[in-house]
Formats: sequence, C-alpha cells, structure tokens
Amino acid sequence: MDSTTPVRRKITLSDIAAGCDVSRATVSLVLRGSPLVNKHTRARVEEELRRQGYVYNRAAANLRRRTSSSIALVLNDLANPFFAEFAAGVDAAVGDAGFVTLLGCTSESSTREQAVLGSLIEHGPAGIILSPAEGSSAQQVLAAMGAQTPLLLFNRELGGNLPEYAHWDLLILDNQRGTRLATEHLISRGHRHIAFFGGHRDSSSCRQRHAGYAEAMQAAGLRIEPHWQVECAPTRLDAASQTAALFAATPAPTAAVCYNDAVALGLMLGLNQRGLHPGRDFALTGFDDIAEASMSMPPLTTLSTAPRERGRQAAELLLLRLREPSADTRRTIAPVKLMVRESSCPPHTA
Amino acid sequence: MDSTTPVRRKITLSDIAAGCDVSRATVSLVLRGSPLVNKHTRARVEEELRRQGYVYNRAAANLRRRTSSSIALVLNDLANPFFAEFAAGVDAAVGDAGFVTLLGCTSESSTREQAVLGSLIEHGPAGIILSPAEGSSAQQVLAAMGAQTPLLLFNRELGGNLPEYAHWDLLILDNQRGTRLATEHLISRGHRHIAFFGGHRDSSSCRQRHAGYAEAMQAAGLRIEPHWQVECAPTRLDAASQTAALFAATPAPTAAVCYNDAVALGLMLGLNQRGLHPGRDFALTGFDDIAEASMSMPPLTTLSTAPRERGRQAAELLLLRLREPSADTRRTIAPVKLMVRESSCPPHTA
DNA sequence: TGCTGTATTTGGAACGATCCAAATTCGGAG
DNA sequence: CTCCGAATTTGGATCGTTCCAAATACAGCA
Repeated sequence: MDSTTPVRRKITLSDIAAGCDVSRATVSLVLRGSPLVNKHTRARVEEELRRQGYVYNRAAANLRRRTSSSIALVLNDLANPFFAEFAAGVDAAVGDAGFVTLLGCTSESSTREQAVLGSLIEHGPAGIILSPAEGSSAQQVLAAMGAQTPLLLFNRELGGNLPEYAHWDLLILDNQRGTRLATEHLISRGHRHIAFFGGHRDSSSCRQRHAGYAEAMQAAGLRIEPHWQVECAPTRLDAASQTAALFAATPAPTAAVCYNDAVALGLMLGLNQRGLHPGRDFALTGFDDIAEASMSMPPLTTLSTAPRERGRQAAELLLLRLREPSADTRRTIAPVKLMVRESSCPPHTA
Repeated sequence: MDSTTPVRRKITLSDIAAGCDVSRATVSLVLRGSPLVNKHTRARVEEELRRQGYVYNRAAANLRRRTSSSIALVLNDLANPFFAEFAAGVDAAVGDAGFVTLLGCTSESSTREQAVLGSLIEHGPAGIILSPAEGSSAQQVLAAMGAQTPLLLFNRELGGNLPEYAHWDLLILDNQRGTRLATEHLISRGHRHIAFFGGHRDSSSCRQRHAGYAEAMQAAGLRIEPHWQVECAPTRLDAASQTAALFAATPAPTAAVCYNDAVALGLMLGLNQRGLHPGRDFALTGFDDIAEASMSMPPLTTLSTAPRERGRQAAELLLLRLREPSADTRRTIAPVKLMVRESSCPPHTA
C-alpha cells in the first residue's frame, strides 16, 4: 500500500510500529524528533511513515498532553475589510507560533456571540481573541466561555464590569488621539467650523473618537454647534443620505472629522450630490486608512491603523499571556498615524 | 466551588459522576440528551454540571467516536473583500451545521498553501474548502493533505491532473457567461471598440473571463485590436497605472470590460487622471459587485457574484459530500447577474 | 567473563469521552 | 411473594497519542 493509493482506515502509530517492528513509544519519539532514538531506527521508522502515508493526530496528542494547539478568533464583522485584514494578521502570527485559528463570526449580535463562544470553547482553544459585538457585556462573555481560557479583547471594551480574577487583556486603537490629531490638522489649515460626522454614540470607539474631536476644538477655543454632530450608521450609504443634516442650519461647517473611512467616503458622495467638491469646497478626514482611502477622489486624509499589524499584535499579546498566565492584565493602546492627503484642503473662502 | 469561582483543574465527566454518585456512562448519556436516563437522575446531573461549571471536551469525544466537528477553510487572500464575505458565508453555514471553522490563509503562495494544509489536516477536519493559491497544482495539494479528506475547490481550478480516486468537488463562478453578458450589454449600447482590461492570463478565472469577452465580440463580428487587451495585477493601483496602455494606439477603445471591480475602479481613477469622465466619455464594467461598486462615481455596472451566498453554498456542497462520501464528483457553476448601472454609458461620440 | 554505565527501547497506564454487553432496579401480573 | 419484561444504570474496553518507570542492549574495562 504505497502513499498514492487511497486507504480506508486511518493509519495510526500502532500501524507504523507494527510495520517496522518497534514499539509505539519509539515511533512517538521519532515523530517528536527526540534525540533518544537510534539513528538507524529513526530512518527505518521515517521510511515506514512515508510508506503508509501517516498523518499525525494532533487531537489525540493534545488530549494526552493536556495542551491545545488552537486559538479562537471571534469577530463581530468579518465582511468589514478592517476586520478581514485583522484576521489575516492574526492567522499569520497564530500559524507562525504553530497554532491553528478557529474562526467565529457573530454578525454584531451578542446572542450569536454567546453561541459562538460556547461552541468554540468546547474545542478547547488555548486562548480567545474577541472583537465584541455591540452591546455585549462582560457577564455574558464570562457565562459563555468561563474563566479558564485567556481572552484578549480587541477594538471595543465590554459593557458591565468584569470579574477581577479573569485575566482579560485589551488591545484598542488610540481613537481619541487620532481624531484629536485630525481635528488639530484641520484647525491648522484654517478651519473654524468643523463637524463630527457619523458613528453611533453608544459604541465605545465612537465615543472616544468624538472625545478627541471635542478635546481639540475646546483646546483651540472653538465652539461646536449642535447640528455639526451628526450620527449615522458606519456605512457609505447611510453617510451619504445624512449629508444634508450638516447644512440644515447656519453656520454650516467647512470641514468634518468623520467617524471612519466608510463614512467619509459616503460623505464625499453626499457632497458631490449637493454640487460640492470634497477637497476643494469642503475638507474632511476619515479613520482606518482602508485600501480605498488613498485611491478615492480626492485621496482621503485619514488615520492609519494598520489592521494586519494589529492582528499580529493581538496574537502576540495572547501568546505572551499563554506563557505567563498570571501576569498582570495588559491594556495596550495601539498608535494611529495621520496620513495627510488632499481631502483636507484649507477652507474654500480663505 | 460555585460557577463564578475560577477553578484550577479542568472538570471532567468523572468529576460530575462522582459529584452526584452516578457512573460516567450515565453522565455521558445526559450530556447527549439520551431518552434512556430517568427524569429525576437527569435533573440531578444537570444541576451538578451547572454547579461545577463543566465544559464538554469535544476533542475527546471526537477521538472516541472517530468523528470530526470542524471544517477547514483555506483562502488565498482573506484581505480581499470578496473572500472575506465568502468566509463569513462559509462560517455561518458551517456553524449552523454544528461544525466549527478552521481558518488558514496562504497569501497567494503555493508553498505556504502546502504548509497550511499540512498543519490543518493534523487537526482532522471533516472536510476542506480550498481557494487555491495561484499556480498551485493538484499533486501539491494531494501531497499535503492526502486523499482521505473530502475537498471542495472554490473559485479556481488546480493545475495538473488530479487522481481519479480523489473526490474533489468544485464550485466556480460562471466567469465566461458573466463577461459575455457584460460585453453584449456594451455592444447593445452601441460600442464597437471594446477592450478587455486587467487580470493575469495565467489564472483560470482570468482566462475564462477573457473567453466570454472574446466570444461576445466574435459573435457580433467585432475585431479585437491587440492593444485593447491589457494585463495588470488585480488591484486598483496597478490598474490605474496601466490605463495609458489602452490609448497607446488607434483606434482607442470607447469601453472596457474589466477583470474585476478593483480593476474597474482603478481604471476609473486612471481615466480621471487623463481628464476622461468614466460613465460619460468612456464606458466600463467590473466583476464581483463589491460593496463599493454601487457607491462609486459613477456607480459601476458589474456582475454580482453574491460572495456570502457562495460561501454558504460551498459549505453546503461540502456537507453534502460528507453525507455521501462516494457520490459522483460535483462541478457546480454558480450563476452571476449583470447589474446595470451608470458606468456603462453609450459611446460619447454617438 | 563479569560488571558497570550509557544508549535505546518498551509495556502499560493515562488523557476524557463513548460504546456495548451485562447488571440492576422497578412495576405490575399471576 | 415470585417472576418477567421494560426501564435504567453501569463497568470496562477503546479511540490515538504521550508519559514514565523499568527493561534491555551495547560498549568498554578490568
């Protein structure tokens, strides 16, 4: 039975052991590259492994060794390019560390999140990376996954207060500093009437981004008109349709700090529909630096978050925790970088 | 020790059995909802499960039952929104079927693909969904994963000839019909000079899309000038920079069928840079109908592929195969739908 | 040859669940 | 009471690997 022939039964250690007349223990040692085995024996065993087309059964090994070789990744929205890039980064780092990624999507539903966590936890991952669904709470998450498995929270903090014994690390973007930089940049270009556009006030990242904007405005002694603060879903479509709200009263803003790139691109669309040229008649900034940001018309000034890099970082933080299970809880705030492009022009009237 | 207290050792069946004075077998029956156990016993056991905060060890169960509860998903490029949506669809369907998704990204490298497959196969997935990296061959894939595990190929066919005993199903888009429809549409709008823009000729999907274009042109008795066929990487950036090639000789095309949406959006950019207004001075079509297609300026005429739906479909095809391991190999060609939008205007001169 | 120390090899008991055949309990019917 | 069949429960083997203590092989040396 050579390696190109399909076999019915799965080949196990015992098959190999029997095939070259050694014990299972010896074969196991060969598989793990132990220096204990004789060179000659090793060669014979390796030949037999190839010959029978053996595949290692990691689940059985994990059971015996009481270890795990997987990391669970639970995302609120994989279809979002930001999270897709993030996932790619996580998977790369997880793979490099010899683990495998268990994926779960929650579609922004905390009910589904509980179900997904419950299902993944039964597969005994070494740790979990979770980007929580909107409105999911610490109690819910704890109930679904227990306190045994290390957790790294990404992107959002959880509602409710988490139990002190759960070692839950955190990795978030420096949202507040990001929008502060963007706002300061617009101010330095001469804008005085600056809006904050998009996002939902009940998400922690939106609150933080709004805070950065408000901070910069206040520091510059600039007043914020109520109609300059427009909420909308973080999608292009909704952003475009909310554009009118910015111009519903006077004074109209001459620039807007947008919740994220999708919103900013939608706002561009809405501006165009009103006959305004973004980057000439109206300045705006985004957040995320998604692939399209540099390719839009005009190219979008935004904050680069390097999602793939964040993915690697998240995985590495979790792996660190696995190595030191009782180390202090880490709160990591990833820097963001202002990418100045043409959308953040000076005011048209200036 | 109540459920909110962190525990050191993992709770097993035996702990529960000991805790309420029944045998392990009985607890196992309760866990699986067997009708054999007495109502009263069941209640006692369930109470104890809650009390000790038991988590099912699916790996151990799988070992004993010689089953698997995971599906591996191996993608050439997760950062691409098309595949991200696809992955979300796969994960949803896989989850609904009670399986869990094992993720692997190959970054379009067939070497990495082998490594990823080799690592995933050790976790014993019930089946694999693979969107092959460019240039990966049937022999390579077979060597990495063996012939035991059912495989569903998505999106691309493999180079080399696969062994007849491997039951490898296939799900691809109706690429050729898609571009044929797009080309016919442009012809019906009055275009005669139509280019095929973007993609690499060594990918099977690009060849199929080109074939659809050529078929429609030939059917309409239209000649194809050599400089109307421009290759470029399927990215906005490269597409934009290759725009000039279309106008390098006369007659210049008045329209282009693009390899995909990313290329089409890049071409729009390139046209703008040359002072041409896409959708007025030049018509173009894309492929994929990514989220931005309907939001671009002008909105892009393209072929809808419903990637999330394709993900569900892929998962379901694989699950079907699991149920009937020796059924005939299936080759599924998913329909695409022409979405007519403003980018496919009639010729400017007309 | 016998002895010692190092190099290799090995049986059998885990890991945490499930299967299965056999044992036990239970509620009537006779 | 006793006996029978149905309802419940159970011990022990098993899945494929690793661990561990103990067995064996092999050299070199006196």
